[in-house]
Amino acid sequence: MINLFDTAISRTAPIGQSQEQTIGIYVCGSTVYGPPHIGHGRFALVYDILWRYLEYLGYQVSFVSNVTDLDDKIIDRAKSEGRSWKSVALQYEEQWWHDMELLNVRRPHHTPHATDYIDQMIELISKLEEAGYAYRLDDGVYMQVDKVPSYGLLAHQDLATLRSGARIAVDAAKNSPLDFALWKAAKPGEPSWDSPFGKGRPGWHTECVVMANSLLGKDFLLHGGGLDLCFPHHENERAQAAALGMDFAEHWMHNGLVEVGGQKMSKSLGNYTTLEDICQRHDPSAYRLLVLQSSYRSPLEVTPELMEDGEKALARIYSLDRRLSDIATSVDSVDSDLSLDRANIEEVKNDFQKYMNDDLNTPSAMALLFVSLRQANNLLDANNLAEGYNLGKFVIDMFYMLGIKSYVAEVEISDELQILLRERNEARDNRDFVKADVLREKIKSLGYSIEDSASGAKLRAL
RNA sequence: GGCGGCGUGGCCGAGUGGCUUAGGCAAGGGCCUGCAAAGCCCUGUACCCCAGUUCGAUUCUGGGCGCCGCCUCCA
Repeated sequence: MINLFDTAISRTAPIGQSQEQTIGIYVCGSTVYGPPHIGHGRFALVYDILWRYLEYLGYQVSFVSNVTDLDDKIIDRAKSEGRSWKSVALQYEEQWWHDMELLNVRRPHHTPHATDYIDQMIELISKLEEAGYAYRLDDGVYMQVDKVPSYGLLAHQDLATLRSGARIAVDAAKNSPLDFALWKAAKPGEPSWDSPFGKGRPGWHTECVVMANSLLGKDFLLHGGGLDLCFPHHENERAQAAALGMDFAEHWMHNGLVEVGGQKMSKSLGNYTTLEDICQRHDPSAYRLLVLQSSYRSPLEVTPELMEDGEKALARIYSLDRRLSDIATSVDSVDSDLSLDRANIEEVKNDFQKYMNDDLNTPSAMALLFVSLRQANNLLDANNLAEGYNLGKFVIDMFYMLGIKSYVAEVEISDELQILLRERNEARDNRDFVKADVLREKIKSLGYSIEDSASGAKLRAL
């Protein structure tokens, strides 16, 4: 059983008390209007990690994350680039999945598109109107939030306080500045659908309610998203569900934001780095490790220096992995031993789960894994193969379980490399180290480093 | 202005009323090696400021200072 911080009650609460129950998770996904940046990458990683861990614990998970393919920003971009909003959405959705693959973020079980749920959204808005929670203005249908008794649950503020702070930008006709658009009346040149409220398109807050309910049922376990969605987006989702008597999400989870120089990374501030960019410059797993080494609820700075730190730490993981593979393939005689001696792993395993279950304390879990990694190397150094192998295997398994990509170097040894390597070995046998070093440099210039060991020289891709 | 959060060693970042230490990266020393690489061992530098509670606070309480998020599209 895992404890997670619940934004609705401002403290941690257990989830998944019954193994029988499928854990339904809905995470507000991407609005596909531009290239995703590392802030988007963080939420994707956080929930990917949660999902992987829940499965590791043996839970049945149904993971849903939407694609908002209809939105003001998509339409704006399409206008300014003189093309259709659909082509904009399509292009950036493609980019989104491409970048997710780079990050080793698994595709959710369901990735509903807003445009596929227009009818159901219309239905929901009609119900809200019938129940007296919505009212019409010239430019659309609005949700009257003060009719929802629990409104403000996620904001943790009085309606009155909120109202005083809200900027009333455009619509003085609204009953309250907090009221939000359920349906936006059609404007010339914009996509629109027929509805009982006239031609138009649904507001942003409605899609998640409809898609979550269609795919996960009227109540589900966990709703997640970036901290900046907590209010008003999630509050407004809740309001619609609550108005119609649905339980909706039992638990609300929000991840901290990526910051740049202490400021939130966002498209509007222009201080963003795209995911593609960072994945090209660095091992994408380094970003995942960075996310794992910090608390998911805290702000996170992502600098090139930190990415490099992460890459160096990854090198130790990969190195142990290679070491274990060599043992597994070369030492047949201890094969039977390798499966023994698992008892001492249990304690590490328990500690690992203890940290992970404590509101996903991944930094402590990482610390434990790195300590164990060192111990495993130590044991192997002492030629304690079975114990070292088992501990090391556990460490590697956990890193990979959390989505750090497997990396067992499969060096494609070309004929040229083969010859160079053989010549160097001969030179070393002849104690002609000058020649050996020249050859090592040559091999290095081809992109491979050499690690000499008792079992011979090994090549490693740089 | 309202609400929420944060301030830890060179950098990032956990955690705890005292017990020997988080961890990653960097730095210094060592082992191994022909030299390297990889790995391992050892080392240092902390808990924003002030008051209070306490035998004892980095950890609890109050105040101050600084920073951030939300209240408006936003992962």
